[in-house]
Amino acid sequence: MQTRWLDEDERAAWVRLVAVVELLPGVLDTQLRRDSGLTHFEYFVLAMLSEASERTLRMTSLAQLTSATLPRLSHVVRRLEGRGLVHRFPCETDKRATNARLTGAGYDAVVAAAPGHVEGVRQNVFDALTSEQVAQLHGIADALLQRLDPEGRMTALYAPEATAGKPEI
Amino acid sequence: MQTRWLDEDERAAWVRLVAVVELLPGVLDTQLRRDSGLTHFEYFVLAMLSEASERTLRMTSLAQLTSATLPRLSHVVRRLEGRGLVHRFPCETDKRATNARLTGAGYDAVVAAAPGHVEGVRQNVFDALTSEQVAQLHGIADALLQRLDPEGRMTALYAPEATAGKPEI
DNA sequence: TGGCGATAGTTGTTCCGTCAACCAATTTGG
DNA sequence: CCAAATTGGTTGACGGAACAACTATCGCCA
Repeated sequence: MQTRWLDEDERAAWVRLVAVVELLPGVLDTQLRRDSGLTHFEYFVLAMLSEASERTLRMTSLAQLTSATLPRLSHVVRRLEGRGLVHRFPCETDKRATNARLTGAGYDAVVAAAPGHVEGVRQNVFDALTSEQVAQLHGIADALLQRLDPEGRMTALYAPEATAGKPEI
Repeated sequence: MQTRWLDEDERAAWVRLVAVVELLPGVLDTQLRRDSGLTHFEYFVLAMLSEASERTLRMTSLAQLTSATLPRLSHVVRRLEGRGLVHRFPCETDKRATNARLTGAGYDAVVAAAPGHVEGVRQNVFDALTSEQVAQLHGIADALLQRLDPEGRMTALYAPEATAGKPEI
């Protein structure tokens, strides 16, 4: 099959997107690790739990929300449980399933980490963008996620309702 | 200090950007590993070398172009050298420095991997975007990189000139 | 010219993610 | 109603990445 190479505009956009995707996780991770002793993924897991009802989610749901594989999530939650931030217990109605619940210490950790993290996100992302660009970014990311995550699992919690007054992502 | 929380529009854009940043590297890696036995980072390293003059770069320059730390690059290049894709040799003029040169087999590997990779990029990214969104993405990524990579090291090779007819990124 | 700080790379340790294999519970189809 | 397939989750082995410590060379300046 004949390769459809990227044209000049696409190539320029692509090089910059790769750079962002390569650099952004490191920036987020560095700030959170330094200030809170959490990786960005660990923080994201705790934040998802903090916003769930009963601060509890099944492992499978949590994996979908964080776009993690089940083995990865299992390892991470085991470590978080060892640090007393999460508690695991079997589901009553389906004995195959495991529920993960945020502990009090886990909730405190999210609440303590959130302001610094949001400040980092603001400095590195939103302070650099106009409000028009924020809207464009929303549209572009939505379009990409239709390919990368067709079922929209990662953003399921955010589709319908606003989430004011909760710890930020 | 009072935390400047994200407003609703920022939060919506942010959740989606995190999802993209989390999912995109995995998609690229999976395709390249399956079809070419290379990680995306390894492919990127080889591609940078293939576009350099003499297909040769100093380790430090290569690290900047790929936004890698020197230790990470050193490990990767050692493995690539073990597979015969790259050759390392000391710099004549500065005996501290090491040059990395793409071998013939390395060049063949990049050329063989490029079409499948570009096809994956097209399917997962550009086929989902309008040409207007591609231009917006360019602008947004540029704005973010001013914070994430102030010196513009990662995109240094692409700033001035077009690069037609070379293996794609 | 000789000594000190800066620069260029490598090596080793430790941690995290992926993959494959595995077990347990549940659903489905004959 | 029982066997087979599917789902839910954990574990262990392996490979890659970050970080720190180390060696070697260079440039500067007294």
